[in-house]
Amino acid sequence: METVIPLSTVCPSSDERVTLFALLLDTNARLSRSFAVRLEETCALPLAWFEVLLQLRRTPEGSLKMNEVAEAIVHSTGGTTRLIDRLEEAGLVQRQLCPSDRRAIHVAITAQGNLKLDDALSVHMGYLEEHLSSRLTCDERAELTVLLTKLNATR
Amino acid sequence: METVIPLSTVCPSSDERVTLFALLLDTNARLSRSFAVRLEETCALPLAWFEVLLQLRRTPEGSLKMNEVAEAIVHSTGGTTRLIDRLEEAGLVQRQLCPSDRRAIHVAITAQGNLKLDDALSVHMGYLEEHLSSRLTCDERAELTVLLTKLNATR
DNA sequence: GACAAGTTATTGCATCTGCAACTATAGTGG
DNA sequence: CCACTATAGTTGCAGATGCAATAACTTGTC
Repeated sequence: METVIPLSTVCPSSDERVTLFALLLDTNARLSRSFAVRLEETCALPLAWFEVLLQLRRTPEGSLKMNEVAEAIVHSTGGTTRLIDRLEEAGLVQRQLCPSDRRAIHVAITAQGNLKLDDALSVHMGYLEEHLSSRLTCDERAELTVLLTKLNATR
Repeated sequence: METVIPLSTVCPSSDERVTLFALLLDTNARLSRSFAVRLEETCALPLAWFEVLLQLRRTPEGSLKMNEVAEAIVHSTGGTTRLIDRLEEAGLVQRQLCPSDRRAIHVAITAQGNLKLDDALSVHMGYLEEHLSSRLTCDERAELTVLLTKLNATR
């Protein structure tokens, strides 16, 4: 229980939490942008495509329903429809009918998509070597993972 | 010096660093989206506008050049031009000629912009109370700030 | 079984953003 | 003073995304 007026009341724009939130936005923006540029240059793969392929590989079945993709990559369902359109057009994923629910669509990664993802992942590893491993120790990365996981908790 | 093949060679998609990078993207996407929704509902203020106003308040002079704004919020200069167009149209900022360099434009926050930002900051503090303070202790937030700062280092 | 309500994906439309080309101005070396 | 190069900002254009409306299907209730 605080009995004094916190600094934030005096100057919210320099409040410790406001600064942290801004730092999170900024760090994400810079890292994701610089990685997106590299991925585009080396693999001709948009970051959003990479995210989709990565999420698909992370599921045991290698496929997700449209709304699960949207949830996983934090897009609207409408946006996800067009995104998957483009990935399918490029032959990296495939829409499959769901036998148990005719409204649902399964999005499955194709062989070509797997190859592309392998490519992208090797680029990603190199990028992370440069931008993660060189800046944070292994322990620090573990600590950051714990903190972001807590922060990311849905409740 | 490692003498064994690291796990990442076997399965990059579950490499500790790949997971951390994905976690950073995900955490940022969820937090910024949910805050953007609240800001839009309560203040009718797009998140990008809030970012601009906050950056302007953080400078001693209350103004930045166009390219400094672009750098601060991680936008292209072209995108920043339109963004400032909209903010100026709404009366929240003002373009000012720079006496020493006739190419440059100073973007200054207006009185109305300051009021709007005060509004938004009070909403922001409430949001952070719910989503930051409830999930991370003060020490954890300080630790996260340190880690993100290291990660964000330009080099 | 039939209707109401909920769920899933898609589409029209509007908006936002980046890239590359362009204009205007500043700095530099002769 | 004159090129030449670099920098600041804007604009045309194309692409990506969200929202709301819609169509197709499922589930629950009577």
